Amino acid sequence: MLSKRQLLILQVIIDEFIKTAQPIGSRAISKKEEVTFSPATIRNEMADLEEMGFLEKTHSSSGRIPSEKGYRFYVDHLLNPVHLSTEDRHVISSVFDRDMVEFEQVIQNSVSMLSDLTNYTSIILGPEVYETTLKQLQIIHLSTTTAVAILVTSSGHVEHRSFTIPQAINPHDLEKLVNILNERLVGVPIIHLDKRLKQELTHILDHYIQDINTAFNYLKGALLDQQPTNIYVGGITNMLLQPEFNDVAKIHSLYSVIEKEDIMANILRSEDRGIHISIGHENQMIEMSDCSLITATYSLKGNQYGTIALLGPKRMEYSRVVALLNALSGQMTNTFHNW
Amino acid sequence: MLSKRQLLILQVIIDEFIKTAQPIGSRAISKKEEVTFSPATIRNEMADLEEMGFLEKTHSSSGRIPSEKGYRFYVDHLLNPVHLSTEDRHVISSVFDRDMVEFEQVIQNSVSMLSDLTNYTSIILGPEVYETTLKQLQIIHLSTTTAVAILVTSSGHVEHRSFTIPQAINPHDLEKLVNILNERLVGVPIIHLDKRLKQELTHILDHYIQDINTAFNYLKGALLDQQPTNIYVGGITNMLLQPEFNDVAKIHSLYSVIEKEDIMANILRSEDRGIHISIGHENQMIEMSDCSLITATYSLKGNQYGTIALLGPKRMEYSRVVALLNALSGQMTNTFHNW
DNA sequence: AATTAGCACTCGAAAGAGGTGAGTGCTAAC
DNA sequence: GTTAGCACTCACCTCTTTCGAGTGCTAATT
Repeated sequence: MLSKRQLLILQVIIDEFIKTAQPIGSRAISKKEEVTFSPATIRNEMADLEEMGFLEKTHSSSGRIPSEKGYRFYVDHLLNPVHLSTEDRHVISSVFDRDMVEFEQVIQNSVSMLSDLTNYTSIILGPEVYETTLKQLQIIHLSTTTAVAILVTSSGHVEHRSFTIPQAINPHDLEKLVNILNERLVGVPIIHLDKRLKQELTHILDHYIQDINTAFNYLKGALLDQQPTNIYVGGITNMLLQPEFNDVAKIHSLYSVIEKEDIMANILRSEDRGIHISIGHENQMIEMSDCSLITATYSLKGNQYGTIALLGPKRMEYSRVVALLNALSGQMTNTFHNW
Repeated sequence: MLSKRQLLILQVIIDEFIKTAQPIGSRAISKKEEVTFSPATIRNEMADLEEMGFLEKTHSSSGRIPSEKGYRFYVDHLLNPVHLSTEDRHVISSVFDRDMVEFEQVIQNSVSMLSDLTNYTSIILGPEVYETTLKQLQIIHLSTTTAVAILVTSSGHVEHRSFTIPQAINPHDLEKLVNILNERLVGVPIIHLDKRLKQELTHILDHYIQDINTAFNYLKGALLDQQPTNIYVGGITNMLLQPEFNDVAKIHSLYSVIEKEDIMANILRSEDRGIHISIGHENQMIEMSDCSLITATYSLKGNQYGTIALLGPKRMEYSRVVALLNALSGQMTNTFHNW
């Protein structure tokens, strides 16, 4: 168990290191006004804290920096729930005061606001579509041989894809097919669409369509093949401002992960509801082991939810970020529920 | 006027520097088999070339590196039109052999192919929409108070936006309005849509709609307000691999420009048809003064055209890049014309 | 018994010194 | 006109030295 004094010292060290990114020495700590004891005492305590694994030295005679265990303890026990500064709150509400009517607009604005506010990289994962249903299926002919298929979901998401109509398919048949599908598939959850599409098609096979398989494959290809990348990233270059990343090799390996949307989406998706913090090697990707990732979830109507996250150095402003994410996720949830 | 020998030396230096990024000395040049004269002679010629501004030294006793004027001369006069290597040609055609039916698909594939092939950053600007016309306008109701407006262009582009239907507007009126607009506006070029929309609306004002202005503003907001970002970037992290950019400050200032889509779009848009090369300070943005930008245009049916570009260090593989861009722009043009 | 002053010690960072080698410019010989 | 020869330059490397901020330990103080 840590003594009260040890807690105080740990807190001061981490707070200070978050600000300066420099190892903290005993003298610097003793100058803090909330600290009443001498450097020598602090040195003893620091030695103990290091032995327990909460602190590290960069070299044998340097000041201390927090270890990952130290950060973990800090976020678990020392994070007094700081209230948002009025400026922060102001910025957030000014964004949400605007009349935003589109989902992507909210996300985009939130992403850039978050990264501007924090100087970290912000990542937002759109909601999972479990409960979204098909609203309308539509084919619009562009010419005799090309058309664009449009799929609208109950959440207002629009997916589209143009394709060439193969010779084997009679355009008229295609239209009939779409009509029938609309009749039967509207209201079906998107994730079941694939299965239902096949069902319905075999059902009505004989009646209308000559070459059902070709038509099906085309429709399917047009509508369901491409996994929509549901992820929004802002302030990637902010990482370049952090002193821990002024090494091109580090930046490169980090960027190569952030760039991979499917990987990032998976990471964010795997987090629980509420706030979650991954510090250094707690992250799934080794490339992110110099970073911390803080995630929060927002929700839409009908139990759908998405994730907002901030990626920064391990030395993040945890309390402020947590407060920001809380506020933002609240605002987003609010906005979406009012639609 | 440059002597034949000077031309040869200049060429060798630039070719070599492009490969190695190291200053080239007289001894190294004399070892090239096409060079028959001694280091001393070469030193004299190099001194002349430097005096004329084609070469530079990094310090008083270093080898020479090309100046921007040197590069300019090189691309203007020394670029023997190298044919594409069979591998390069193979990669390009393998991408275009796939059946690509959607515009964005072609662009996306091209962008990533270009950056993979060259290790530079590739940027593609979608075509200007001068001659694209409205194919269909559509409103799909999601609930009693929300709807998504969809606009399909003759080129297969789909623009969409969800919005809340304000109380002031009778949903039925909205539908009528859309029907009428469809009747009258299909075939109108997108860039005139704004004007024509207003015209038509005032025209039919009395007959159908009660609160025309609100409806108009909503429709306009839904469809025309947001400028679609028409720009695709690939391989940004490739810049990190170039030795001239292993300085975080440089990377940061460069990335901050590339990130601004509107700026990049403007730069690309301003280039002429055909191949164009901007070297170092010839670039519009000072942040890009360590870079060269090579642009080429591709065309769609009906005089629309777009731009493909590669951004790399000044020390780019000009001849290969020009050949690549030529081939790619040809392939793209071809593909689009066949649709 | 806990705290603190004092002091020797450690180590990185910065600054300086010397050596090396790849390069140059110039001059004189070919 | 070309080239060999040579003195010179300068970045880069390595090796020292110095400096200071920090430590750990011991002994004195409270």
